[in-house]
Amino acid sequence: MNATRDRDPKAARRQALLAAAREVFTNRGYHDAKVDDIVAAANVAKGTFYLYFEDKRSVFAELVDQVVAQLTAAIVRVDVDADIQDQVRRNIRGVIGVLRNDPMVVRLLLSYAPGLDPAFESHLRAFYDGVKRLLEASLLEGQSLGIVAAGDVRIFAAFTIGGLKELLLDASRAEPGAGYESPALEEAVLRLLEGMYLVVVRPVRP
Amino acid sequence: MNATRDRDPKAARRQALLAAAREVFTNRGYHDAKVDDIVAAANVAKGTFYLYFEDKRSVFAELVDQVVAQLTAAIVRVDVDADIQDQVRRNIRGVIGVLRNDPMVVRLLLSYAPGLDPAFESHLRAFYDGVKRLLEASLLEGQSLGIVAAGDVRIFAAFTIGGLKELLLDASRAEPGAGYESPALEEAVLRLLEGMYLVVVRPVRP
Amino acid sequence: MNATRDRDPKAARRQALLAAAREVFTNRGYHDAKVDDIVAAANVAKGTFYLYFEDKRSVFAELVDQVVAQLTAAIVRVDVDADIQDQVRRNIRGVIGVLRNDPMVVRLLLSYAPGLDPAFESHLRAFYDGVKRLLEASLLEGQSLGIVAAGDVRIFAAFTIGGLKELLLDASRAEPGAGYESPALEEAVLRLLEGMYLVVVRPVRP
Amino acid sequence: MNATRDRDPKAARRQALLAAAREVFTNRGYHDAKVDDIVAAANVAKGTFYLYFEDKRSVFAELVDQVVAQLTAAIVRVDVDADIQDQVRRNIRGVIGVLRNDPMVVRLLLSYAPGLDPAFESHLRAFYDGVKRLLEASLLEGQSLGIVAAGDVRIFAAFTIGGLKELLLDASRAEPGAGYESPALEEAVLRLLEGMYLVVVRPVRP
DNA sequence: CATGAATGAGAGTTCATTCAT
DNA sequence: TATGAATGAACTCTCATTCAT
Repeated sequence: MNATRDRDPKAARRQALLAAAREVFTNRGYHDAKVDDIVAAANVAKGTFYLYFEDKRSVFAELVDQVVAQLTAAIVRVDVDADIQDQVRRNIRGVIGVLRNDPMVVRLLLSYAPGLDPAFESHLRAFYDGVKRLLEASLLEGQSLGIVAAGDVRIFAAFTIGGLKELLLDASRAEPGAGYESPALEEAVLRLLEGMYLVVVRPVRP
Repeated sequence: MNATRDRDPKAARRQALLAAAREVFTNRGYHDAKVDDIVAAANVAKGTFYLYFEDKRSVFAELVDQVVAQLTAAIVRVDVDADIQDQVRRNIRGVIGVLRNDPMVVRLLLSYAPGLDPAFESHLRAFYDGVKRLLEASLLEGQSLGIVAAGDVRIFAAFTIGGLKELLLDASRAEPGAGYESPALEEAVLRLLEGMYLVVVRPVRP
Repeated sequence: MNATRDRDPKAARRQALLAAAREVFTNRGYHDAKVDDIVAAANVAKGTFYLYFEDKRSVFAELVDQVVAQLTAAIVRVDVDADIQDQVRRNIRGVIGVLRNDPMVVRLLLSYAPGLDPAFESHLRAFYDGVKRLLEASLLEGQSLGIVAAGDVRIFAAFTIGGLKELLLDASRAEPGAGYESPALEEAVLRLLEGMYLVVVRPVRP
Repeated sequence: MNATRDRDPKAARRQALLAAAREVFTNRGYHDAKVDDIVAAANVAKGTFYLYFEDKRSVFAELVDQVVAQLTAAIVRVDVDADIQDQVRRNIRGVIGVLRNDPMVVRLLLSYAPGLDPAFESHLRAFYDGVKRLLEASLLEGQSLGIVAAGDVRIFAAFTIGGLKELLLDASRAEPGAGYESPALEEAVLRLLEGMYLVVVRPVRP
C-alpha cells in the first residue's frame, strides 16, 4: 500500500505535501493556512512546494477532488430490481464512511464559503450540484416506481444533503462513545430518509 | 421608524456602515471584502470605520449577531396546550422569513468556513450551538409529550438545521417563480419534519 | 515653479517618488532597482509607493513618458520657407538640451534592452518608431524640396538616431571640460548631418 | 568542421549550452531568459549548466566575448598605401557580415542596459570602449594622412558606432526584400561615412 | 560527469490599521 | 468627529544555485 511512497520518492514528497496541506487546511482553514505552514509541516523548503503544485489554490483543489472521487466511488445508483433498502443503506454507509474516515473532509467541504476564491468556489459548487442532481434524478426515478413519496425532489435533495453535512460535521466533532458510531448513525439516517420520502415497503412484484 | 437614523447621526453612521458591510460581505465573502470596499459603499472615509468598529472582524460579528437576534425572536417555544402544528408552522415560517427576507444572511451563515478567524469562528459556532440546543430541548420536551417520535434528538436537530440551511440557500439562489415561494416552502418543510419526527394529528378535513 | 510641490502635498509625494525612482533606475537599471530602494530614497514606507503608482513598471513608464514629452516638445517640424539650417540647428540643440539636462534620460532611453518587460518594451519601441517616422517624413519632404540628398531615408533616419544616442551617452559620461559642451556638440552634429545628407545651401528662391 | 564537437564531447556540451543560451537570450533578453530555458533548449539537466559555466552572467559574458572576437577579426587596420576605399568597404562589409550573420548579436549588444549587473556592465562597456578606441585611433591616423576630415574623432567614432548599431538593428528586424540587403547596406554606410568624415577619392569611372 | 530535486533568499504587492491634521 | 495618507508586516511566488545520488 505504501509501495508508491517507499519506492517513488517524488510521489512520496507529493503525498507528504498533500498530507501536510490537508492537516493545515483542516486546522486553520483555507485563508489562514499559509504556504509557510504547509511546508513547515511537510519539513521541506518553501520552493519545494512549488515544484509539486502550481499554487496554493491548486493543492486545495486537489484535496477537494480527492474527496469528491471517494464520494463518487461510494455512491452507487439504486437498482430497483434488487433490495432497495439495502442499497440505500449501503450508500449511506459509504458516504458516512468516506466522511468519517478522516474528519478533515467534512470541514473541508463545509468551507464552501462563497468568496473563498472565485475560481475555487465554482469548483466546489460544481461538485455539490453534481451530487444534488444525481440525487434528484434518483428520487424522480424512485417516484415513478412508487418507492419515493410525491413531492418536490429538489427540496428532498437539498434537505437531505444539507442535513447529512451538518450531521456528519457534528459527528466529526463528537468524542468517541458519544453515540455517533457509524452503525447507529446509518440507522438513524435511514430512518430519517424513510420518514421524509422513502417508501420502505418494497412494491409487490407481479 | 427612522427615528434613530434621523435623530442620532452617530447611530446613523453606524447603521450605514453595517448596511454597507452586509452588502459587501454578501457579494464578496468575508476575506474578499476589503475595508476599502465597505467604506466606499458607505461613503465614509476609511478612518471613520475604525471610529465605529474595533476592526473588520467585529463588524462581521455584529452582523451575525443581528441575524441571531432576528432568528431568536422568530422562534417561539412550542406551547403544548395550543395547536402544535400551527406553532411549528409559525416557527418554520418565522425562520424562513428571516432568512429569505434578505438573502445575505443565508450566505453569511454559510460562510462558516472553519478558520476564518479563530476568535470569529467560536462566535458563529456559539450561535449554531445555541440554536441546536434550543431545538434539542424542544424536541426532548416534545418526546416526553408524545408529539415527537423517539430517537436521538441531537441527530434530529442537526439534520433539521443542516437541511434548512441548504434548502434556503438553494431558495436564495433560485429565480422567482421556480417554486421556492415561501408558503410552498413552509408546507414542504413541515411535511419533511412531520415525516422525520413530528407526530402531528392532521386537522380533520371535512 | 515649486508651487505645486509646496502647496499640494500629494503631488509633492508623487514628485518625490518619481525623483527617487529616476535616481535609482539611473544608478541601478530597471531590474536591479528594487521598490525597496526607491521608497528608501524617497523616505516613505513601501506601501506608500503603491498609493501613487500601480506598480514598478508604471513608474518607469511614466519616467519614459516624461522624456518623450520633453523630446516631442523640443522637436519642431522644419519650415522650408524659413532658414533651414537654423531650424535644424535648433532641433539639434533642443534634443541635446533635453538629453543633457539630466543625464539620466539618456541611460534610460538606452535601457531599450529587449526583454525588459514585454509590455514596457512596446512602450519604448513606440516612441522610437514615432521619432524615426517623423524624421523619415521630414527627410522625404526635404528630398522633394532638394534640401536633402537622395538616398534611403530609413537608413538616414536610423543612422542619425543611433548616432545621436551613442554620442549623447558618451557626452553624458564625460567630465565637464572634455570638449562635449553643448555648443560644440551642436556644431559637430550639424556638420555630421550636413555631410550625411543635408544640402546646406538654401535653394534659390525665384 | 565538427571535429571539436565530434571528438571532444565536453567541448560539444559547452557549445550546445552556448548555442542554447544565445538562442534564449536573443528571444527573451537577459533577465527574462531563465537558466531553465537554456538547459531545456540544450537538452541538458540543470546542474550540468553549472559544470560548464560559473553562473548565468558568465555565459552571457562569453557570448559577448565571442562577438567581440568576431568583430575584432573582421576589422583590419587600414593600410594607407593600398586602396583606402576598398579597405574601408571591406571593414564595413566585415562588420555588417558579423552582425547580420546572426541577428542575435545586434540585439545582444543592444542589451547594453545599464545596470544589468554591475560586473557585467563593465564587461560590455569594455568592449564598446575598445572598439571605439580602435576606431578613434584609426580616424586619428587617417586625419594625419589627410584621408579623414578634421574634427573630433571621439564624436566621429561615437556617432559611427551608434548609427551602425541602430541601422543594423533595423535591418535585423526587416523582412527580406525590404531593401536592407547587405550590398546595398554596405554602399549606403560607405556613403554616410564618406559624407561624415572620409575623404575618399572616387575611383574614376570610364 | 550528469542529474534534477531541493533550497531559501528575496521580490513585488496587498491591506488592516493608525494618526496627524 | 472625520479624514485619508501613511504605514509596514505579511504573503505568495520565483529562480539562481547547490549537492546527494
